Amino acid sequence: MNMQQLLQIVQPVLGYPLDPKEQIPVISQANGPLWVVAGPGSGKTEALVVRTLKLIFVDRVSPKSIMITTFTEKAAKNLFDRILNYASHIFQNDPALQQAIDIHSLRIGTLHSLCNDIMLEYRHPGYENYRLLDDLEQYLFVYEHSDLVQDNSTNYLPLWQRFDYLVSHWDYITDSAGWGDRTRPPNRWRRAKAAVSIFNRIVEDMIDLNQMRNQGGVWQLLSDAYEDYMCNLEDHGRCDFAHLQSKFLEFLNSLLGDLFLSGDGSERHPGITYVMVDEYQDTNPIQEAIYLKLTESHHNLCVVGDDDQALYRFRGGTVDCMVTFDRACARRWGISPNQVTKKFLSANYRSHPDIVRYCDDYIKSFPVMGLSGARVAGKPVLVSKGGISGNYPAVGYVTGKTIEETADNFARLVRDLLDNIIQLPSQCALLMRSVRESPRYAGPFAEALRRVAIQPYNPRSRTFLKQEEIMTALGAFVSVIDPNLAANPTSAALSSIKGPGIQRMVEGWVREYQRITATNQALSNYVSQSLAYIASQAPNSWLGVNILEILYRILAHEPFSTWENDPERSYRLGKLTKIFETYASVPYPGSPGSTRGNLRTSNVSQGEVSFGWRQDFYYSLVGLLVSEGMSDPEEEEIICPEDRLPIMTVHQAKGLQFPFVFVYGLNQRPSQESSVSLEDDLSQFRQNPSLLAFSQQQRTEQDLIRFYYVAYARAQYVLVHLAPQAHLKGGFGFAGRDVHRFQQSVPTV
DNA sequence: CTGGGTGCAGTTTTT
DNA sequence: CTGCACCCAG
Repeated sequence: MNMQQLLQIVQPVLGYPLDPKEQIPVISQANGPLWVVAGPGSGKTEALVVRTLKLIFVDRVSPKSIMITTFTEKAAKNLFDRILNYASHIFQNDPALQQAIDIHSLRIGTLHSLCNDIMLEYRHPGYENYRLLDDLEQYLFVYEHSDLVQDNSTNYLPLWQRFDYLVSHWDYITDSAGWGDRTRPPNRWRRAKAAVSIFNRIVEDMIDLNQMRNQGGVWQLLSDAYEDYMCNLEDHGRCDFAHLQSKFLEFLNSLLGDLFLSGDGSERHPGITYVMVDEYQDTNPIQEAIYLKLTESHHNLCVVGDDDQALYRFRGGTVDCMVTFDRACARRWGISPNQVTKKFLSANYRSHPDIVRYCDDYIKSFPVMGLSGARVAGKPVLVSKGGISGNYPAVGYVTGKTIEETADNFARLVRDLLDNIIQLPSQCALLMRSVRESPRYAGPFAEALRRVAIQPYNPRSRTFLKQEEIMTALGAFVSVIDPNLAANPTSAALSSIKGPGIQRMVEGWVREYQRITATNQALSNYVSQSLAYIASQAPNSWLGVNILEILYRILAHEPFSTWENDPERSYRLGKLTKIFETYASVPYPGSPGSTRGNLRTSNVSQGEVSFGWRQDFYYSLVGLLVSEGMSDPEEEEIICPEDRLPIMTVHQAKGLQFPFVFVYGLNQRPSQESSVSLEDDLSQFRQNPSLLAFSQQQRTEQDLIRFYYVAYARAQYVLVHLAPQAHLKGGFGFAGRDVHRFQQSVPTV
């Protein structure tokens, strides 16, 4: 098959021709480093898909020799589905190919999943019999095993003073008063959370530990604490997401890794000959090192991304990798930066020309984005090439005296749209910083929509822990492990719970449980029996029950058996079970073989579950649930039911598009992010220092500007700012640009 | 329309 | 503790 024949099959499925100046060159250039700088809605993923097809069907590269990574599981699945869809058309056209080519052997996924799969496939000795920790498990593991968390003394005080920015925000929210000048360490779960951020960052930014230790003081304390954590992981056979990547890099540098990379001519080990990376703007330094190592011998590395849409610094992503890709290749491979082919995808097929222009003007209007290194050099203006046109105001705002009034005007505008122009609420989207339904965030907007009979869809509103079935299950559980609480919920303070937030939460669960059991004796009987059983056991002995079993038994009673018939409730209870499973899997320090799932009786108060176990449960697990909130589980396939109006965070909306986009929260000022500070603090110890040198304030501003840019670029037909009077004055999202003011009804589209 | 005073509520995201 | 949203005086 040649390129012409491939395009003849692909283009009818795609529905529009691939751009001969922009997309085709990206598809056809196979060899050497390729740096694709793509604007929003420019068909970058499509270019990557067709490039893959071209390598497989035209160049006849073995699919097993091609690696394609993206940022999320969802995006990876989407990418593979598209490839499969095209492949099926190609196979229909030439059935013989189906026998010859195993498309499923493509190495496609998130970098993390590929690291895991490949090391298992090759039985890398450094990655055998490890349990991979997800974020909750990592947090719980650190909580139990890190000296930084376990040591309550003032030993680590200087370190906590140094990293105050990682914990102080939470102090103010969950304590009635903060520690002020920090004369005591923060509480345990805050220490655990901060420790996780620091440990992950040390690995992902490839910090030189010796260099850090030699700095002395808090840096030495930190190096020791990190090494202690790493040893604990090894001792217990655990691996976190960050170390998954460092282990993979080790693997690549081993003999086995060489077999994987170079192959041996067999079908089983064809070697890796092409690597493609989507969403490269969110890559971190260790991932950059992995990609450059993977392609060290042939340089066939193609990265695709939009430096203006970097959103994941909190996760270690640094846009520097995208902006300085040519120099990074040069530094690592010893080539010249201009041997890296740079291609721009600047056509926008998504939005009305006015929206395209608005986005372009927006990002360029900030001096901080014009500084050298803020964006990829030479980035051209976005050019609108979509089919959407028409002479109507495509960008504007809705205002009101207060948030409530603004929300009302917004709801009326949507009502009017539905009555006259659009068919479904899901053709709109409301994007905001936080989707919690509180008075400052999504609350007024959700209510205003309901008043005009439009149902919002807001699965991430963090109401999981407030759901009847979850509260009842947890209420029953804590009643079993904490008899004081069962007898009198307000005695929470006496039951080893000190944090007021945790106290309130637990008290609410028990009350809900008691309300439900007023008419469901079977469940309360089970709880009484369990309490009696525990009371009959000798002090300081292991109970023969796992907390997961207790939860299962609770769920076997009414009203849960009835609730399980409701898919939404059943789904949520499944998530609760998963959380318990995770907690139960955390190894118990000091008692080999046992885990947090095993209960022990107290050696002090006869007939109770150990005080220490309870305290750890409340502080580590409940503390985290309370502080983070929990969201409902989401169906993977569903973006939004079509008869609802989605309320989303900008991160959620990334990669999606909607005909009508409403954005709230334009008054936001850049406020110092802890991830920016941490990045800066550790930068002096990096093995591959960043090639850029923006100040913390500059990076913070750039991040905020990019954040809004991503939101605005979601809109296809109309982009509407939701701005109460006070917001119109300034802020980074709007800055008084001259746009149309939408009243309660829209002009004809 | 501006600005100071008061009162209240309290991020987000992923492997 | 901050920072905002809102109110009211000027």
